[in-house]
Parts: sequence; structure tokens; C-alpha cells
Amino acid sequence: MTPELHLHDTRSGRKRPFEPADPQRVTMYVCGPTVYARVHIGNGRPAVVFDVLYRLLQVLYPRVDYVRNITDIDDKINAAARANGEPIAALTARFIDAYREDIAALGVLDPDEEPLATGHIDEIIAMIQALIAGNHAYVGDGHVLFHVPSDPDYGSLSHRSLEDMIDGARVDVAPYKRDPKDFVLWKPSTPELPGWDSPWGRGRPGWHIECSAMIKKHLGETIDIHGGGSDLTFPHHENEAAQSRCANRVDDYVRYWLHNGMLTLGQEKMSKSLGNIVTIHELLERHDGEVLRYALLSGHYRQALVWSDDLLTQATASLDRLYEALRGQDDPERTSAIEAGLPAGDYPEAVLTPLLDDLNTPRALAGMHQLADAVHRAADDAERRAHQAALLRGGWLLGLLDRTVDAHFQRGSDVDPAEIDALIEARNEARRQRNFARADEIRDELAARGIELEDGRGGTRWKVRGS
RNA sequence: GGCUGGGUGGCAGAGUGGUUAUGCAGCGGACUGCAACUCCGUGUACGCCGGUUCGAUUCCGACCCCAGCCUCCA
Repeated sequence: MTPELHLHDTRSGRKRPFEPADPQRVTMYVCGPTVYARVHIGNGRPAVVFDVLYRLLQVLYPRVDYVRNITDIDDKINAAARANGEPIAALTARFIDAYREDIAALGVLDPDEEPLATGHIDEIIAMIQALIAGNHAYVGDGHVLFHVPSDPDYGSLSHRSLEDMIDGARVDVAPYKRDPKDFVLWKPSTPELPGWDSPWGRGRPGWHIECSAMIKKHLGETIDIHGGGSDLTFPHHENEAAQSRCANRVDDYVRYWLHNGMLTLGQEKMSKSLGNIVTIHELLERHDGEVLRYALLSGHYRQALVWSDDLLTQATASLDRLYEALRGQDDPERTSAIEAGLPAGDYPEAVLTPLLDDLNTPRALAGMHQLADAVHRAADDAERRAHQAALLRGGWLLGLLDRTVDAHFQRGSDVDPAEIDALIEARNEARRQRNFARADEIRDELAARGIELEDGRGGTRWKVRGS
């Protein structure tokens, strides 16, 4: 008897049983990146965390529609393109490719849709028109602004009252705003910057309205799950919710709001504006993407996670332990199961049950280690293979263990397996002759190259030392 | 100041009103020519002060400290 899925919802501030509006089709949206630079590992967290949720939902429901957007129109993009002397479209195309590459290395499945903001200008304009028609927005000095006091539920997501926000309005208020809290839906563009013709002149959309429009087009007026970093709760998601509620005239825009905690480097949040970032791209030069993924999943998604070299060292060792348990499982059956994507069969409770409890990945990983122990303690081969199969299915849920054991322990190194095998054979010959000095010499040579040997029952195995 | 969420053993990090998290590291042992891998065993943990309770790390209150948001940000 599998327990039901519970998810923590930011708006209610509670963990609630998950009940999709339509059990035949679960809808989920996650805020993707703004593409003006290589993304950092903090940007990777929501991609990985909500990828686990996507996998879990696919197991639980017949259909899941998952949309993760890309923001490709933004002041920072314009600034970066100008700094490079590069056309804006070329810059965004380059970093969209880079993002996909980085995220794929973390074992993240492709979403069903990955819409671009610039591809939805008509939808954005239509939504703004609806807001103006409903007296929720107004035109001022070439801008279109959302009038915050027109939405009685404004603040319900981030738990702020309008009074709370007055103190926050310490920035100079633009003269065309009726209320300090009002925010931009559309703003004018200069001739050299990207812009589209609109009823309010040539301009470009504000950030928040992009997500509202893309969600409406691809998923509908009410969606089941909306994910993103906790730093987006206010103002981005609050504003987005206000727009969609008012434009679509629906009460429940998002049934479950999920927010992941921040990655910190030392004591501070990792962020581009603070400059304390580590890009996924540079991490991949020293670590497998799977190790990065393990590290990201080692903490609960709602908690802050301190990113450090030590975290990666521990993730490497822990992941090695799981792969050790898969020795002898590199068979064609498994390869085809991986290629098919969704492996058949039941999922181990030790992994599934913790995930059903608001994606408790640390506990799920503990379950993986329980399964690995069971493999080693198995009484016979059949039992061992059964536990290994369970481990692989649990691994699929977490997006781990998707490579062969040999590939994992080679760690992307370019060593020539045939050469290593020859050296191992030479060493074993020396061992047979009880010439241990020579045997150790060979082992030391290999160790100097980062290759470690294991003398098992069935012969000698080798692996590249993890970083 | 307001609104969130935290403070757990050497490190990372779950969880629980009285019973083993898990991984890494350490220590003792088995295996091994020696290692590695694996196995067995091993550690006085739960910010501080009160309260409720037969019993609190777990519930309640105060306090101290930390992170995030209140401005672009995953």
C-alpha cells in the first residue's frame, strides 16, 4: 500500500496531500533561467529537484505536462550583448544551448515544453489588454502597469500585507505609478533595443507577465504545480499570481507552489550579483554531473544548502558506494531499460516512500544505501540481482545510476582500458610468482596515474580515483 | 523592522514524545601477500533558559545565533 504524495505548498505554508485538478493530466511549470551567461550550480538546483518531482509524477499519473521556460528578453541580456558587441539573438541562442548542455549533464530530463518569452509576445499583449479591460492595469508614460490595490488577494502567496510592503517602497517611485507597489507589464523600447509593436507603442514585456502568458498558453488557466527558487516568491511569483488571477478571473491559479532553498557559498547566497558563483560548466571539468546531482539531492530541497568541495568529496564517495553494489549488472537488459527511459516494475519503498513525503531526497538516498547493503549481503546470485534491480529503479526516480559501472569508475578519463588490462595481467603474473615487489611497483605506477586496483574473487578490477 | 525557514554527533544531513537514520571521516576486527573493495563491531548528538509530561532533541513560551525575501536573482 503506497502512501499518497504530499507536497509543501508555500501559499498555505503547509504540507498538503497532492490532488491534481485532473488526475488524467498533471500540469507543472518551473521558472527557468535568464540566458545572458553560463548558469551556476545554484541555478541547477531547481532543475534537478523538480526533475525528481517530474519523474515521480510520471510514475504516479498517466500524463504529466511539464513546462520549463527560458527568459530571453531582459535588460541584462541587452547589457551583455552590448558589452560583447554581439547581436542579442546570437547571445541568447548561445547561452540557451549552454544551459541545455549543463542541465543535461546533471541528468535532468527534457521538459515537455521549453518555451521562450520572445515567442509569446502576442499572448503577452492579449493578457495585458485583458488586465486593462478589467481595470487591473493602466497606461502611464508609455508603460503599462499592474495596479496592485486592484487585486484583493495580493500578498497571499508571500504572506505580506499591503501595509508591510509600504515600508519596502523606499526606492524612488516613478511618477507614472498610481501606487508605489504597481509593477511594469510593458515598457517602451529604444530603437536599438529589441521591441515589438503594441497598442502602447513599440516596447517589450516585463518579466512577470512572461510566465503568466506562457503558462496560460501551454498549460491552462489553473495549473497543479508551480516551482522555482525561494528568492522568486516575492515579487516575481506574487506578481505573476496577481496577473493571472485578474486576467483569467480564476481564484486558484496555482494549486501547489513549491520553492527550493538557496545554495550558499560560505555564509552567503550564491548569486551573480554578489559574484560568488561557481558555474556548472566549470564544475563539470572536475566532477561528473552525477556527483553534482547527488550533492544537490543530499539536502532537502526546501533547506539552504552550503556548496563546498567537501560536499562534493562526500558525494563522490557515497555515489561510488552505490555503484559498487551494481558490479556485475552491466548487462544488455539494463542498457535497454535505460534507453527506454521509464523502467518497468515496482519501485522500492525505501526510495519511493520518502519521495512521496514532500521529496525527502536525503531519506531516499539513505534508502538507496539500504538497498546497496542488501546487495552485498544477498545469500545468492538471484537475490543479489533482485536487489540490484530495485536499486536501479530507485536510481531512476532520483536520476542516478543511469550509466554503466565501468563508465562511472572511469570518470570520463581518457585512459586506454587495454593498456590498463595489460598492466594488470603483468602484475597478476608477478603475484603468481610471489614477486610482490614487482606487483606493488606496477600498482604504484598506476596509482600515480590516479588508477586504483581491487583484487576481487573474480579477478582484478580498476577504477579512476574520484576527486 | 516585517515575512519565511533553520540551529542535530568530527563533517554533511534526515527524523522522532520513551526504541538504528544514512553517507563521509575515525577506531577495533575479518578478508587480503600488503592494499583496495566488502563484511562485523564501535561513538556521551540534538543552540540556551523556562514550561507541559511519568518521560522532550521532538510539544508550548522567551532568548541567542544563522540563512532567504522585502531591489535584479534559481
